[in-house]
Amino acid sequence: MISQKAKYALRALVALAKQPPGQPTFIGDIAENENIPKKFLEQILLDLKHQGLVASRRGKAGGYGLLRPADTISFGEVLRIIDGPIAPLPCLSKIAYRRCEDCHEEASCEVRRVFAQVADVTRGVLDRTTIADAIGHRVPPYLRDAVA
Amino acid sequence: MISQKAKYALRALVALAKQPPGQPTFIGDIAENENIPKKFLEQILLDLKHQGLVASRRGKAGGYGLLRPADTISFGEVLRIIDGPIAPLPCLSKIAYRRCEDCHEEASCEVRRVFAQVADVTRGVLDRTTIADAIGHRVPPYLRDAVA
DNA sequence: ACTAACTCTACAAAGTCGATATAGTTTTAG
DNA sequence: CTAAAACTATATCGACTTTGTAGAGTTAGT
Repeated sequence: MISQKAKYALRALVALAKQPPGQPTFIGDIAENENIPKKFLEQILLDLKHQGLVASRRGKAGGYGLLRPADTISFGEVLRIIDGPIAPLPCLSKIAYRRCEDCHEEASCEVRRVFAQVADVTRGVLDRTTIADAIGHRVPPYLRDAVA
Repeated sequence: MISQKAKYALRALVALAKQPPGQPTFIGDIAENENIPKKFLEQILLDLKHQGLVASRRGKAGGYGLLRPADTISFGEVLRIIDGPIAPLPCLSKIAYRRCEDCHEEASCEVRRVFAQVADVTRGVLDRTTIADAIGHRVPPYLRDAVA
């Protein structure tokens, strides 16, 4: 399960991507339209800003907008910012590898071998699907038969 | 990330599957060999027993053994018993569906559409890979090119 | 009967999650 | 120039989950 926070972040990014670029969007508007607690969304957008995904303008006519094109922001990137590693085991994480303390030998760990496959296919979807893909109903080519 | 408990459960099942069938194995032996806290493992094996995956004999010469052949116990089944739903969103779970309270309309939810694909590929691995697959170094046919 | 093993239930320490609170800072309308 | 609207930042909180521990009971072999 992904966290509520990550779901909010993705919905907010989708909302921003649907907006005409140039003019910033109020946090309050996104919060209302998407049913997200405003103060909570403020934290989330701030995180995304610190990571360079969105930009903001302060003051009365302020607001948020995407800093990068929607087709360069993958679901995986957002999830890693908000929820941390995607890998199902610490010893399979690329961004935060940690040895499993209790496991004898990584190379021969049966459980690890199976979850390495899970990690592969999961990343295959999350790192190759962008906010733009999510909006356009287009299915990325590499997934076409999975859906059909 | 899967829980430590689920990892323990899978390692215990792998250990049981490696044992010659017929004679039960002590919890204490598994706990020691696999570096699992004994009392914690007792709870886990009890869960698995209640769900019909393993059987036990009490008394001095007691112990645990697989109740079903190792090639009929999938990783997905074990994960659902220990960690609950595999789906990345409550509205995508087969065993514990729950509507996302804050989402407008399920059918048009962009986030849901993407994670439905994640759920598909994840289940594809977890529900088709068994304890026996994990032990035998055999790669299941449907995954052969993913690994190569 | 003694002992080694499984069976239950309860509890606890620590961490996480989802959110709220509070106190700023910046910009612009008027 | 000042008040309001909007973003920034940090602290805190309650509920829940996770990862175990504890302890009392049950069963069965010798």
